[in-house]
Amino acid sequence: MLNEYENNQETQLLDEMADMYIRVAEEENEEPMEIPTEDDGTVLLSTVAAQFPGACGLRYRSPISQCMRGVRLVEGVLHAPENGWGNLIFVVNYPKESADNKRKMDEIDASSAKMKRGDQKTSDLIVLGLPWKTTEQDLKEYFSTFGDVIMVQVKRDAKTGNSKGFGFVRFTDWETQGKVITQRHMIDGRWCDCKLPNSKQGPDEPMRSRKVFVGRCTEDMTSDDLRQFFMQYGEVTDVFIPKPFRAFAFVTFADDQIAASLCGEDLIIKGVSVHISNAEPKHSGRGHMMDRARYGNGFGAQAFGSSSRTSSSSLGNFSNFNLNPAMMAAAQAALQSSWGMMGMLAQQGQSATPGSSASGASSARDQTQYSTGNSNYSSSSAALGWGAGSNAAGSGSGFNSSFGSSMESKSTGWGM
DNA sequence: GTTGAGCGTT
Repeated sequence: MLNEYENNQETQLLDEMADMYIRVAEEENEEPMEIPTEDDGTVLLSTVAAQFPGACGLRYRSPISQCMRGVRLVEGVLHAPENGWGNLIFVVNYPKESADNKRKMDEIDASSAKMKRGDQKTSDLIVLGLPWKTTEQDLKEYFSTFGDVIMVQVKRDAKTGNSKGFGFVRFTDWETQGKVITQRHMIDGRWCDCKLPNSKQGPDEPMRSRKVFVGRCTEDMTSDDLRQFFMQYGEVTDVFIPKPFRAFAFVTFADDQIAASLCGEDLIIKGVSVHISNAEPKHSGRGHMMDRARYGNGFGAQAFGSSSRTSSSSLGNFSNFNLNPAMMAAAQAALQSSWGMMGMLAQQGQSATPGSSASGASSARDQTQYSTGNSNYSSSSAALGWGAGSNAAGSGSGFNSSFGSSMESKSTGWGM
């Protein structure tokens, strides 16, 4: 196979690739952003997606054939072309599938909604998971990297003055708020989530859930695995795996239609068939099995009434598009196949222990801040280092308008 | 083994 010469070449190549960046852009002739490679010269899809939310792959123009070529993607890892990444510009791929049509409609929807409504008002966002030590000044500094900050608060115990571990932030721009909501935040060494607070979620807002329930999970599915898998359908904004292991998980998408379209499906993840259904609202009554019958075909969307402006229009489109199960199944089967195969083949997940490190990437709190006092939990924070963490300090410059539009089609409805 | 934490002394 490889003679010694080639072998040397190869190792040399690897050496050169360590600590390298590749150039990635939304379009061929747009200004590229540098994305870090891994030590072995590969690039994680999650790293790309951290800068280009929703990305599902890369392509580039071959200098030889002048044709666009796809970058090899295996288990969430992008592999360099034959001659290395070089100075080529890599262009981001986004999920196509039937969402292609839907997305176009979405954009039309969104832009017309925008016309009508003009600039949307921002609202306070709750910041969950703050380290005890984080101050308002810290928050201000951190969030200012996204845009203009109107106010920050850290909620404290009135008597002791100790932080309660959460706070609030408000931005000037709706766009900024949108970006902040859709990603996780590393603040003073902990991952934090920003959401619309409960008080801001219209109680009468019909439930257009962007979250799906993933049943029959196995213990070796990390939240990173789930994120990588589900991002082929659309931007994933949250993955939750209850601890201890309970054989299910929740995946939240940026787009409720994506979530709805997956409900009822059996998908293959890491060679295991999981079942997707709609996530029930958190604190609701127990009889969900009965309700399920009402939801009928499993396409949750129809079950959710629509009494509000934006949702009614988008839902209308949704059903007009006639997403019959057969269509969906076909589309999904096509998309799924690659993963299904790969799931069977490569079981060498990058994650070690399912327990701690795995769910670190989910929104679950593995921290034991309080009772443990100062006992060091450095292992838990170390475990959080997954690719898409997108160390948000990187000044939100990478934000990309194609997604802004789909976000703006959302009403201020659902915090996740 | 199929339904998840935590929400604001204005």
